[in-house]
Amino acid sequence: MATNLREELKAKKQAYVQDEIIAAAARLFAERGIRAVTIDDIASSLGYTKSVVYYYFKNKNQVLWEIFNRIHEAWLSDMQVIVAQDIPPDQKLAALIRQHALNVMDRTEWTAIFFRDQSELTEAQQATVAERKRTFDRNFRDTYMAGVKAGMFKDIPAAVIASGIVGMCNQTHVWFKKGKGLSAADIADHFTSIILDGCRA
Amino acid sequence: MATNLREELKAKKQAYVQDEIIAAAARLFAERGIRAVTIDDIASSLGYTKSVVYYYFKNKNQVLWEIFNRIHEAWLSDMQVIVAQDIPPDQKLAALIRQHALNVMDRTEWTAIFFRDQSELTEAQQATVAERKRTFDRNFRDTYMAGVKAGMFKDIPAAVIASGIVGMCNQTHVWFKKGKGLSAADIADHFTSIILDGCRA
DNA sequence: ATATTTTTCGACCAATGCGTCAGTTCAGTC
DNA sequence: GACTGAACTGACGCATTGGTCGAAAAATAT
Repeated sequence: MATNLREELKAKKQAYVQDEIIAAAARLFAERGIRAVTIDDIASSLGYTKSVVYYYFKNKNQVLWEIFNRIHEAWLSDMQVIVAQDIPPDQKLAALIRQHALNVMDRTEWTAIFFRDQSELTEAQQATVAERKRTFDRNFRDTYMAGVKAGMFKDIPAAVIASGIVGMCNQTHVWFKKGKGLSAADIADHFTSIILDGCRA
Repeated sequence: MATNLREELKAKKQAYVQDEIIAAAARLFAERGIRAVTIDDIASSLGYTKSVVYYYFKNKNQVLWEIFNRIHEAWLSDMQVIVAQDIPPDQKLAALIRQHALNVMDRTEWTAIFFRDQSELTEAQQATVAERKRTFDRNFRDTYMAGVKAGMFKDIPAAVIASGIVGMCNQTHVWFKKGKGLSAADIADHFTSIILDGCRA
């Protein structure tokens, strides 16, 4: 069908422009916070006018929400792969730390937005975020608790460990600069080693 | 002098109302971010009108800046006390971690504002913040490096350690709730023990 | 009681920025 | 070469909000 093909092409093109807009928005949001960024700012940083953004997105909130969805998708899917592996708890925890640290440092803007602009989401959206966050934390906690049971880790409340580790990784978004100082991989390795040695029974 | 006394009384009263306004503002800023809070919001949360806030502060920025100054003053002065002590590096590092974790958890709003609204400050103010931050980090780094020299700690880049530790503590502002779960003191102790064990050579 | 100083009020202005809409341009199609 | 639908424009309405200002009210002094 010719119409079908056209539809497809249209969708692809639209997806491309949407990606472009989201990337530009993320850059600006991360730097200044969503409230300080106008739709005009986003548009003109791409050489467009405001109306173009409104052609591709319903409103500002939808742009932000799309960013959140992409963050979660990336983080959680990476995590699932590791959780599904059949390896001992200490190796699993190490992999989780490393992966999360790398994820944050790979896209520091996302993390900045995640923490800074969460309160700009609707109630319903915030509830979804909270739910996903719980899933995320639970995987860390469960892995740690498995390690405690196996006698590998100190018997410390898993919630504290999980929050501490995740917090350490998340805050890298504030100070890590690509190409400056240590590489993301090195930092991730150091973090992993400190935490694991610190947790061993 | 009668006039002198009156001045003094006036100053005290004004300082009191200023504190009140700053506390209210901090609560709201932390929750929603400065841009999402109007001067009216701050005033009416205290039963005042907007003009009262403008009577005590020049503008919105001055309210924010005052909050930043109080954060810094509290954090840095606590830190100075510890740094000045003549104790071995591992004990000093432990004290630094514990103190900072406690400070953050004691006033989670402040930390939220510190990270969220820094970009709302003027260039000059941001430069001042950056300078204070450097001082803060340097104390962590120096303490760690002293520990490495003394053969107590692993020879890992001190910048990574410092950033990791501070990050871990700072992020508590996101999840720690007074009176819920573990106490701030317990969490601080756990953090200290994990990091110190993780760092020992 | 009156004068003076401090504090508070409420109306107002100007700027900003979200979101809308009627139209224009342009590529592909019949 | 007329038609169609997608992509884009520019101007506008409208609500919000930072900040100002003159006056009222409250407190204090004389």
